[in-house]
Amino acid sequence: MRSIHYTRDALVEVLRRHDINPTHQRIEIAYALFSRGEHLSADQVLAIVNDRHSQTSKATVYNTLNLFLRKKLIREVIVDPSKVFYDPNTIPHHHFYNVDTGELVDIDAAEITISGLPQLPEGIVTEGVDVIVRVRSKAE
Amino acid sequence: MRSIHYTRDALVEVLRRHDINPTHQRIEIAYALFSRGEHLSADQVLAIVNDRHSQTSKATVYNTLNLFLRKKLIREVIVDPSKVFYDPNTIPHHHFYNVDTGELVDIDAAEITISGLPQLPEGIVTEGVDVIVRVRSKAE
DNA sequence: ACTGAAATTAGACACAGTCCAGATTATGAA
DNA sequence: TTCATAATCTGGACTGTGTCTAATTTCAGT
Repeated sequence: MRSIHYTRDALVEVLRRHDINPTHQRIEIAYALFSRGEHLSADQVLAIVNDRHSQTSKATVYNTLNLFLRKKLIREVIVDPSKVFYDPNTIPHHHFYNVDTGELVDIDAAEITISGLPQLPEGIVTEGVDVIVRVRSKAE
Repeated sequence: MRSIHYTRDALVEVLRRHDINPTHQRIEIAYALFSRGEHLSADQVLAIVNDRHSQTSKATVYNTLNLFLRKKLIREVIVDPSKVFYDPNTIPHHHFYNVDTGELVDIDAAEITISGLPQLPEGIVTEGVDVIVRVRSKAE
């Protein structure tokens, strides 16, 4: 998906640029997301972070993910009714979502074009456009 | 949104056509959705149905909504991380979602065109394409 | 080292949705 | 009508995600 090697030092810089005080826990959580470049649920982040090094509480994981969201360091992907996925890729893109396997794959936004969207009423601003292509492993 | 008057009798027919045994509770739940033509959460359906007539349990509302989904009588709209909305409109369409107000508005799929979607791998079939335009009430 | 602000924590809590075992209702044969 | 059977519905316990709170820890600046 992405093979950039994120050192923790590099992530400290990224956090600072996003106006986030780089604490131990925040660095570990960022590392979990960015070193893999995968879509992870809060649950998965918690498990990964507590596998190595320091213990991090559930509350901190949720607080931190929401902080990262607010600071636009990561995005949230809402495809599964039961949990949110967090996406370290903030380049505009969309998703394939395999309903059977839960697999979530990026689609570069540059590749696709959406035309004919209705005009927005006055005072309403677009925040973002999400395209989700729900797929399944053939058969039925 | 839609001003067709659904009688309960008409809904019985709709249920039958979708291979659903039309019980009291199922008719009331269908009526709640189709008479309003709005996106409702399970919670809202439960409240509406129990406002009038017979008592219907939470379990039945969830069972029934999932049955309707399986039988493709309704669709689910996943935009809010905390709850699913059920949509009686099964004509292909997309959504505006106001992040501030929670308001959900239809966009006719016929109006818009999406081009450039990547080829799917062998053995993978498209289930549906959801476009969600997230909007907010200006300012920031 | 001392102090206040920021961050983290455990655990209680809220709430959507599921599960289960028992009660109710519908169906249909005799 | 009566009985047997299957389908449906039910309350309530339960699960899992995410939030809240009050107390503790960490950290920056003096």
